[in-house]
This record gives sequence, C-alpha cells and structure tokens, in this order.
Amino acid sequence: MHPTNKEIAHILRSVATAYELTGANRFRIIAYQNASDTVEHLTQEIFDIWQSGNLGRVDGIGPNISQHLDEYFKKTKGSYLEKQMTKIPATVYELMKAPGIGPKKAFKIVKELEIIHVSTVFKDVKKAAKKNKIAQLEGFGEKSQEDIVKAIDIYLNRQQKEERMLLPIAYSLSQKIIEYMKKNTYVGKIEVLGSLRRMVATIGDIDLAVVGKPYHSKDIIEHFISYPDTISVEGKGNTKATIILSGGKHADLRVIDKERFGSMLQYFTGSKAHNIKMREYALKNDYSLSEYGIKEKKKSKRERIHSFQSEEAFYTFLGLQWIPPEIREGTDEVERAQKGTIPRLVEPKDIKGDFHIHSSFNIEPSHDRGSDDFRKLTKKAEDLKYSYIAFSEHNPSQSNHKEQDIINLIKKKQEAIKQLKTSVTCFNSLEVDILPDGSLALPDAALKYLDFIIISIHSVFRMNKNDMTKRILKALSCPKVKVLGHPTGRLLSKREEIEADWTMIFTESKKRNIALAIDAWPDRLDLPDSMVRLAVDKGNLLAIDSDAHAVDQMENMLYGVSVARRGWAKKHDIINTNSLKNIQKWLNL
DNA sequence: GCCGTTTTCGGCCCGACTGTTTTCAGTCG
Repeated sequence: MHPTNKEIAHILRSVATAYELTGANRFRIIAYQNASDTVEHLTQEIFDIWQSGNLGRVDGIGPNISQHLDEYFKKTKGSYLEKQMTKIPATVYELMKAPGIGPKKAFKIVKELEIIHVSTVFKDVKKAAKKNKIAQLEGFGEKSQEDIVKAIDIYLNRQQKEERMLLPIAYSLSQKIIEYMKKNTYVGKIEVLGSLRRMVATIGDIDLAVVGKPYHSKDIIEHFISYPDTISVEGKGNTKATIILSGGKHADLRVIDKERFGSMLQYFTGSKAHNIKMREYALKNDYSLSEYGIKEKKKSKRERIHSFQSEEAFYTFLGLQWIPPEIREGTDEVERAQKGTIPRLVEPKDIKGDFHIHSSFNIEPSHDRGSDDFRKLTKKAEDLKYSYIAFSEHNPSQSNHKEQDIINLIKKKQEAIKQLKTSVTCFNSLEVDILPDGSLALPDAALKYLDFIIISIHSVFRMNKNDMTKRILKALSCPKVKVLGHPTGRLLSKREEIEADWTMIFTESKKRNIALAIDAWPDRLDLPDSMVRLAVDKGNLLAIDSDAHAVDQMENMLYGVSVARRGWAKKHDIINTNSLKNIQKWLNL
C-alpha cells in the first residue's frame, strides 16, 4: 500500500515541528506547514501525482519539498524527511495530539522528564503531573500542569468516540443552542458559522456568532456558558467563549456589534485556508484584514479601519465577487472572484426530481426495503414540487428467485406505478448491485421492463485498484445504466472510499451519458465534494439523489445540493434540474 | 522553503486567550 495523503501530511507537519524545535528559519517552518495543509486537502492522491511526475505543480510544494517527497516515495533508506523527523523524539509528535500542547510544551516535557516510550507517553505525563513534576518546570505552573492533564483526558476520550459529527446532527444541535441563546434579551442576530455554514460533510465544532453591544458582551457570554448541556467551560473572554457539551463536542460563541457584522461573518465562516488567501490578496493592495474590518496599511496616513455590516460589502470593497460559503476552501476561489468568474451554483430550488427513492413495495430485495409506500412518497414529491421521481429499490435477491420470478416482480411493480394518481411522473427503476466480477445482480431479460437502473457496489469494497476499476467499467457498459450510485462507497468515519481509477471511470461515464450520483444520505455524501469538482471540470453529468428509505428522508436532498455546491456544480451540471421532457430524452423513453 | 499583475529577491495572515510573566510566549482557529 502506498502512503496516504493523511500520512504524508503528518510527516510534513512533523518535519515542520522538528524545524521549529531546532530553531530553523520560521518561514521554512511555515512552508512545511503549508505543504502539509495542501497535501491534506488535495483532491487526488499525492502518490498518484508523484507517479505522474507532477509534484512540482502542486501549490505550496516547491523544488525542495518535491525532491524530499520523491526520495521518500522511492523508499530511499534514511530519506531526508525521515532524518529530519527523527531529530526530535517520537513522543513529542504523540503528545502534541492533545489540544493545547504544541511543539514547545511537548518538547520541554518530554525532554526534561525523560519520557521515551511512545506507547505510554500520555500515561507517563499524567504520572509526572501527579508527582507535581510538570509544575516545577520553567515556564510551567500549577494551572498549566492541570490543563495538560485535562487536555490528555480530552484527547483520549475523543479517541474513543466519533471525532466529528455528521452535518445534520451538528445542524440540529446548533439550532437548539440558538433557540436557547435567543432567550437572552441582549442577544440580537445569531448565526451559524464555520464549517457548518460552509456545509462540510462532517463538523468538528459548532461555531456561533451573536450580534450584541460590547457592554452587554459579558452578559451574553455568561448566558452562553450556562447552556444546560455544558459539561465544562474551556475558555471565556470578553468577546468569545468555548464550552464543551455533554457529547464532548465544542461550541464556540463570539459577540460582535452590528457595525462589524459583515467582517465577522466573513472571518468566522472561514475556512482558514480561504481567509489566508484573502489576507494575502488584500496585502498586495496594502490592506490588512481581520474580523473587525479592513485596515489601510499606508504608512504615511493615520491608520484607518473600514467596518462592514454585510459580507457582500466586505468582498466588494476588496474588488471581489461575493463568494458562496460552500466554496471558501482556499483553492482558487479568490482568484476567480477577482476575475468575476465565480459561477452561480446549483440551488435547492433548481431540483426537479429524485431518482433514488426506496419504496416499501415488496420487490423481495437483496438489501433493506423502504418504509413508505408509493402513495406517501408521491405525495411528498408533490409537496416538494418535483416533476418526476424514480422508485429505485434494491434488486430482488438472486439466490431466492428464478429469472422469471424477478421479471414478474418487476412487472407487478410497473403495474402498481401505472395505477398511481399523481401529477408527478414516476419511473420504474432499481438499484442493482455491482457484483465483484463487474456483472449486475439482475438478469438481462429483466432490463426491458425497467425505465433505467442505478448501479452500486454493496459488497467486497476492498479490492485492488485495477480490479475495482475493471469491475466498475464493466458494469457501466450495460445500456440501461443511467446512474452510478454512491460511487466511492464511503461511509463517513466508518468506511474508507474504494480505490479505483476515477479518471477512467469519469471518462467512461461521460462517454455513455451516465450520471454520477451525489448520494445525499447523511452518512454517505458520495461523491464527496472534492470529487464533484473533478467531475464538474471534466464535464460529467451528476445526479443528486436522496437515497431516501422513508418519506422524511426525501428532504435530505438539501445536503446533496450542499455537496454539489461545494464541488462548484452549476444548475446544468445536475441532471435532475432538467424538465421532464429532457429527462425522458436522456432516458431514451 | 515557496512564490510572482508593483517582486527571480524579499517578502511571507491576524487576533484572542491563557498562563506565567511584568511585557511575553505558546497555542489556537
């Protein structure tokens, strides 16, 4: 197995740490940190980029780091990166995983207390704290000793739990806090910010901001840290506070006055990478950005800060198009905003139908059945103002049926659909398993009774890249296939993506006019946003599917739209924004 | 060590909070 982006990012960050502790030029340290960030957020495998000889083209990786990585990938013994890393005890990198412990503190503790075993570093540090040894170190005290023990406990605790929340969970949690905050009379406007506003698939912390007068700030902060579900207060200042909720999740709150709401919204929405790009851009025009506004850096003049009530005004002042939060990830959005070429991204109201709904119709499926019948589902589709939907249950199990049984079941379903009285056009479809050899779990003879099929992988996820690619390409060759369902098979924080040559698969899908699904099921969000962007750039068709197994889940479409937006998808990139007429043409009906 | 619509040299994001200090260093987002 080749090293993952996560592993390479960790190595680069560790080298940055080693440089920091050995007193290297601080900009060299930053360069390695930047390279680490870049690799971590890359949309392709850094290993693949290296293999194709394009390492140097990656933003933030220059000639030096390129060469070091080359050496590392070639598995050269005693490679430069490894050599740099081992200058610092491995216990330092381990200890740094605890929040609030950075390079300096970790190194000091490890060195002074002679902690050498990586596997027991946390236990050993806690033991030392018990003997009051840390408080005696220079630069440390009673309080910091206590904080270090707490930080270790938080880290160890977090290890056992899910690290990040699924988007919908974080969203509902934030709504509860907002409701609570509104009970305080000094609280004005209140907004969800950070990764939640950017609609990232998984959310670490909940970030909130409140409009309030500075002299009410204290009251608001006090109210916030009294939130009933709080188990501890991690920090509290004049304008911001952090609480830890019973599930171990952090919630941050910032108070800001109305005049600066725009710059605050911009700052606090992030991403960090986006804000850095913004500040770098501003600096070229002699401006300095912060959450408080835009500062003119002209040395001769008196310092002047411009405030902004709205985010739009903030971006406009800098000569930039307003950038939707979903694409503020520090890729090329600032450049594009400068040129005025940020596209209008697809919106929830553009969606005209849903191709992937599991009904309760008993097709005697291989996997789970939906819980609601055609009638309820079509009613919901009407409420959502859809023009069309497709009932796409899992294929009938193969082991329990003869070919003719399967055909009869599909015909029966077709008949039942015909009987429906609704303004919504309903297609007869199935979600068919892609078997390990690339054949489909449905007899060919059954295909003609279906309007189209979705194909998906539901077993044998671990396969080598070559075989997996062949498997999918073979499955795509069936003419009834119109959607490749949850292409990567990932389950957020449960199962990794499958390995496949996506360039080949995207090319083949495009050639065959097959849409790649953006499955909106909260655990999936698959395609992932970064791959959506690749697909969009390549000109692939995409289908946003709810994958609903119950009526209410049809509303999950919203999260699929968010993924599409994060992948820079425009309305015309998404097949199910089309009119019924166009869809029928696409389906060859 | 990286990078380029004022630059192949000379820059490199900004502020808050905390603890240990008595003006600052470390860490975080």
